[in-house]
Amino acid sequence: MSAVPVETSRDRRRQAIIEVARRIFLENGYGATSMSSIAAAVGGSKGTLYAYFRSKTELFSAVVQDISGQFGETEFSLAVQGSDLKRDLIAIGSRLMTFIRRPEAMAMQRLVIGEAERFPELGQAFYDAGPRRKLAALATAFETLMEQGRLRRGDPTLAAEHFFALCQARGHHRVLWNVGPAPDAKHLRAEIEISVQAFCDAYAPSLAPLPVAERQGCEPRSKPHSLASV
Amino acid sequence: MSAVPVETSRDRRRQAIIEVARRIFLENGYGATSMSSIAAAVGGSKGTLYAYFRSKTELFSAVVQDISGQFGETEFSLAVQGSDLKRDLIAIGSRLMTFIRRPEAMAMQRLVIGEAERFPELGQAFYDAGPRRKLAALATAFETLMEQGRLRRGDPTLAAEHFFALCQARGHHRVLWNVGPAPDAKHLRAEIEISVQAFCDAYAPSLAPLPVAERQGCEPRSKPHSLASV
DNA sequence: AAAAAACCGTACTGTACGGTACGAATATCT
DNA sequence: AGATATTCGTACCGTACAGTACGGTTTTTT
Repeated sequence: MSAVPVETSRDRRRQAIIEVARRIFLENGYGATSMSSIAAAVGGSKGTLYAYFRSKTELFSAVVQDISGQFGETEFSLAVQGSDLKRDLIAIGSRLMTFIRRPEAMAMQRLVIGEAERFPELGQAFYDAGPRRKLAALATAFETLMEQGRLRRGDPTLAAEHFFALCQARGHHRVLWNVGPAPDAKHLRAEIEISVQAFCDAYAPSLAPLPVAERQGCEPRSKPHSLASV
Repeated sequence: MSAVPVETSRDRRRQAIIEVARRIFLENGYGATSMSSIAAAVGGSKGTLYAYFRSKTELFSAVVQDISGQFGETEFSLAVQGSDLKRDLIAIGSRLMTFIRRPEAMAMQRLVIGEAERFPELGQAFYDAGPRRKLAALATAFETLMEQGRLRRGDPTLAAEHFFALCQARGHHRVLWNVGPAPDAKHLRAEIEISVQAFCDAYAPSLAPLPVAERQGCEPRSKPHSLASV
């Protein structure tokens, strides 16, 4: 644990390379991106590039890690504060969708999904840093609501997944498959309002508790994401 | 409209090539698949390959079209026949999930999503042939149920999308991102049972009708998928 | 059987890639 | 200023790729 996070010039340069590389990887995909083009865009030489990253896969890995970190660190409230549950959920859903539907975020998802079979660690790292964290935060909020009797009892994590799924139901696959334009703010809002209504009805506290299914392994709960090598 | 679908030997060979190419594309992705390897796997020469397909992109397009066709043509009942709605929905959900979670189907989704930005027509064609059709069939069934007062009134297509989303909620993203193993049959079943329960509660006929949001353009209803060129 | 078409194997072209080598230029540190 | 580390530009290596060319061979048609 170093006390002061020294920001050497090397670190800055490394970060600059990552940011340029990110743009190009996101635009062109992994296979269609050449190290030469990255070096040219970064304004340096290829030799320098290889002084910072030993290979193309290592640079790619660094880029995905970097974005994953941003995904995880981008905080927005997932807490339910007010007395109007529906209203709060609409706000949460809007923030979530606005966040993950940004063009850059979509490009990232396409990139990681497309390479998930060849770079399994990256899919894992991205999921851990992004979706898993958000789901966990949401689940915590839902757990409290369940205990307060404001939400139907059941598996809080599954409730979070259901909430997320309902919010994405209409638009996400279209966007993922690049079918038609992304919904504008107005449609997104209407979409979420109906989804939240459906969610609130499905999880009305007056209903009998939902069964809690045993969860299949693969939850490294307290392991953020090491990803030492790729 | 030719009266008889003559199956020439050329057609058969073309189909054989497509089937081999499909396997290799699905295994390796678009960029990492070479025409030479396809020719070798097909047992022919590269010249022959180019006698059937003018370019790599054209072959890729043919492959995606072919699979899309299979996705669309693979029929399984999405109708609700019995008096036990929940039971029928569980059966439908199971069939749907089993179908789209096959390793080949998952590889296909990853492939199309990964290339969706560079081959927009393919994303569209796949969506039209696969998900859109299933959703439309399900929506038809739901519309009837709504009219019969067995399901809450609202937009039937949105209801189908919600149903689909709830069924996928837990496992799909994990599978798409290649995080952990795919759920086995037992877990899948339990997952779907809870999802269907939530859906039935969200769409209980006793609830007030859901608002019907105006749908954003991009529904070429009566246009199957031409995809003349890529 | 003769003619036509399709196919095969192989070699080739041009290009692009990941990665390396190296001397010159530049910046950084003491 | 002098020593040191870093960066630059460029050329290069080996490889692999999409796509073409072509002569010999098999299959199909007439």
